[in-house]
Amino acid sequence: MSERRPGEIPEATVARLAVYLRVLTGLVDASTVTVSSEELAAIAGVNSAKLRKDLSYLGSIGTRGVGYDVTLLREKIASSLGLTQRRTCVLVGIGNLGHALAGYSGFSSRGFTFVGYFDADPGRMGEPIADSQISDISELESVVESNGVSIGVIATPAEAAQTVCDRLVDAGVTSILNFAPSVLSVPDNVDVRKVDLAAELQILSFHEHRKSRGLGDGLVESVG
Amino acid sequence: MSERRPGEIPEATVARLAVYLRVLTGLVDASTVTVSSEELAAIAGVNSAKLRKDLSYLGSIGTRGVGYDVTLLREKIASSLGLTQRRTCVLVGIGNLGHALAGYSGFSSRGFTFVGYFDADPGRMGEPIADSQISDISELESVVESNGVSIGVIATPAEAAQTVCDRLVDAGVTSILNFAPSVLSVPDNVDVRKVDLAAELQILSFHEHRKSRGLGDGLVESVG
DNA sequence: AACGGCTTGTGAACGCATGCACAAAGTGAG
DNA sequence: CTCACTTTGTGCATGCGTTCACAAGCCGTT
Repeated sequence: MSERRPGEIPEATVARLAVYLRVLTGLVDASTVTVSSEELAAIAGVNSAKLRKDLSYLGSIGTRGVGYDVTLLREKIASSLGLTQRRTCVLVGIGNLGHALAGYSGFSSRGFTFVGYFDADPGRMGEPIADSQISDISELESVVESNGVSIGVIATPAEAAQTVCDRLVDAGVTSILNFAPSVLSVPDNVDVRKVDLAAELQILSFHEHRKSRGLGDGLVESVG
Repeated sequence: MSERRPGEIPEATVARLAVYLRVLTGLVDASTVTVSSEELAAIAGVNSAKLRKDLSYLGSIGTRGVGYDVTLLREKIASSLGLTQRRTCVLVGIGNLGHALAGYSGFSSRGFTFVGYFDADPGRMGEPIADSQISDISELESVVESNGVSIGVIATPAEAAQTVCDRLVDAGVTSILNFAPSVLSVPDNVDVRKVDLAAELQILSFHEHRKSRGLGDGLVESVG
């Protein structure tokens, strides 16, 4: 029944668009002009029907009998994801992970500019990081406000995460990427995505456990 | 219709069990004895009905009218996730991210032991990392085999990821956590989980984009 | 200009996940 | 023992996501 309004792209599709975008960038670099849904799906590791349905949310981009124009498709996806404008971000919590994130080239190459790196330890203020330096957490609000920062990345210990989150939101940040192992509560208009490293390993552990128990197919378990 | 066999826990539930486990560990530390589904759900940031359904896959653990015994529940979840035995892991690719992962205390505190850190650059062999040192990639197979490693973590550049993955699988690894921005192909019996940092930001970018366009509720869009 | 061969875009069916709402089951007071 | 109260466990309905299968549409050839 629920007619999806134009521009309403399902969450699951959005996540895959980012993957397609990366694959397409690779194809552009390889000077590929055209690609079929079958080929693209194979590279991206998905079913071709799913890929076509995903792309159909962006409008009719392909040419029947031919495929998709690689450059055009890439631009369409980038524009749907709002990647035509650079987005400014701040990173809070410069521990091991924070350093790694600051040094990750994939962010800046994909249109994200970090305008501030913050840590609660005053002793670390001024310490060089990426091509900038660590600022004290007290400057968080002013940097966010003066740069119109829309995305905040939290890489603090769990205890500090909610406080930092509240300060980011109060300062005007409307999207948060959380690496701290804690559940954040935010107003409705703020989006949060969480990356939980330990949870990832635990999920794999579950599958290991399952494999080592249930060896075989139609197993003994069929007891009345 | 499809009667789910005992022990068959849905994927979405498994992911949440890891969250519940963390919350419960916090409650144990706070000497909490009993918790209701309502309370636990609030802390974990989920709906209480969903939480009860999740837990019901582990059997009947709670006491009606009372709630769940915190310690018992935690043990049940840990055992379902296969966390009663320590699991051995290797980490391949010691760049910025690799270093951060090696230094992340959350892994070892949750039952994961890293028995090898590998990098392709021979010049870095012997360099200290965590409480161990970097090994050359050529030793990968022998370490995996002699330690019965079941989980491999890949933090290499995208170009190297598939090759490393193949070597891990050949050596006997059956679960892979991939931080490289590339799609891995593996045999059916191997599980892969992917963490794509740039994709996470792009997904947030999409929501920012959406928010800045579609301000307001029942909007103008209703054109015939 | 008509036809055969491809490939897209999508209606429809299916399956998994979520959330409601309530019966089942335990506790404690009187 | 009985009753009122609490909280679990779950049947059912709903909605979202995936997959199939095919009509619609484009291209090159004859």
